[in-house]
Amino acid sequence: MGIKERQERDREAVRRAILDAARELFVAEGFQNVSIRKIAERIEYSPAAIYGYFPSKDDIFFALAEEGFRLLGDPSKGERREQLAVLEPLQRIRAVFWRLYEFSRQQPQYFALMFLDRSVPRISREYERFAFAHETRQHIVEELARCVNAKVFPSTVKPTVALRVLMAGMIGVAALKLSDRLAPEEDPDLLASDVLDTTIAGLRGGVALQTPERAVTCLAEPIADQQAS
Amino acid sequence: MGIKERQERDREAVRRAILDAARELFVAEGFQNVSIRKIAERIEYSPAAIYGYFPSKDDIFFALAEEGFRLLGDPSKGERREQLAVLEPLQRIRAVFWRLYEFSRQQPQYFALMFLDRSVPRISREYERFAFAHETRQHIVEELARCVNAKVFPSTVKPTVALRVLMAGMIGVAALKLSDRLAPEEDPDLLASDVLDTTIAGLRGGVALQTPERAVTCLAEPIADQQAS
DNA sequence: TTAGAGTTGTGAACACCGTTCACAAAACGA
DNA sequence: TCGTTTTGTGAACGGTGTTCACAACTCTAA
Repeated sequence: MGIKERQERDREAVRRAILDAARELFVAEGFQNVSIRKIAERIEYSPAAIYGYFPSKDDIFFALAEEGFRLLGDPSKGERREQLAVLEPLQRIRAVFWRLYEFSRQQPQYFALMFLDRSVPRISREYERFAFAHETRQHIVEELARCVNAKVFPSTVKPTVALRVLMAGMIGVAALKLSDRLAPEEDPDLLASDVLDTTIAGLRGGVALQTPERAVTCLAEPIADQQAS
Repeated sequence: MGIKERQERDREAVRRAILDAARELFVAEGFQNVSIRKIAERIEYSPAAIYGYFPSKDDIFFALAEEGFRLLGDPSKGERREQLAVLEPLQRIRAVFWRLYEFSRQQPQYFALMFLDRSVPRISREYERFAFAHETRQHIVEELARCVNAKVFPSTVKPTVALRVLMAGMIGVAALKLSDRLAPEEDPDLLASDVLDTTIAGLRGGVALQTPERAVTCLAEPIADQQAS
């Protein structure tokens, strides 16, 4: 009896239609400007019908965020892996984070949903549920560990912290660009490139990351003594 | 005839009452959750009355953003200037940007409104109108130029670009924190401190910033050769 | 003092929004 | 064919930003 199966297939099809419609509106207009009613109109259902498939609007965008992490994580996986494989460890790091920035330009709505937006509480509340993101994250951490092993980064650099430091830079540039806080003459690509190179150079320079006794106050003790020549 | 004056004073008083009510609700609940009707209720006016003082809700928050820049720019100006004056140039830079991060913790709603939020279009559209921000910005750029002159930063570091690079880092950390994208065990203070130190070390290391022929592609040429030892 | 002009506040409405719920209709199992 | 289950709907609820005709009050000038 394939009836149950067909029913389930139908259900899944409608679910996907909702997500497709949501995504199209979403990449074109952004989360804020997508309403349940617009999605419903696009798929020719009543607004109430959508609540038979998703418990709330947030959950639709939670699903889209998951899609976003997948999009960011495996862009034609195979060939990219090959491209990366031929590079030096340091250049691989650069390529990985440069891609993060490129993603913010090519898929700004996805990027904002995944890393910036605060209006979809479910995404922050259940952030650890993005299995795919964790996988990608782990992969990058290993890449960074490889840099430490190859003595490209000093041993004081903790891979997990380096990940965050690099992410902060790229997310910062993306935030400046996406919220239109850059002047017309400021090129976000150049800025991203500078942030990336500066941060990588800083990591190589051997700042000790998150040693417990670090002071973080405004008037902290002198820094970067290791570079004082 | 003080009548016109008194009228204008009255008008200004109502205007300020609106802003005060808006600010209180805003710092407590965030921009998204403040409605014209709530503001109106708080000042015991009808919702429509507010439109006699502000052309739209956006404009109210535009005014609050201006307030935010003032808040960030002159926090008990005098004593702070003195505190700063006794520090080395480099530590002054650190203090300035550390304060930017501290501001994001103490006034998260203001910070988001000023640097992250994309739902108040007027703020991005007329960003250059924030005279106060420009002033502060100019002040920091000069501070950075002083670092270059004192040879704390190499001469390849353009102050205006260094400003953006440092800002990107701090805004990135703030974005990660404010949008709850950090795991519970990740300390945002430590991260901010690391980003700051790493970026400063990177700047000192002498990455050339925005030389026109810089390649910014994913598979760019080797970087940081100047540090290869 | 009184008539007109100008300013200021209001109530009701418009067109949206996310969400809920009683109900109808269709599809299924017996 | 009858009862059950699934699926979709229309209408409504309480909310949003915003507009507008109208009332009420204040000031100016005769």
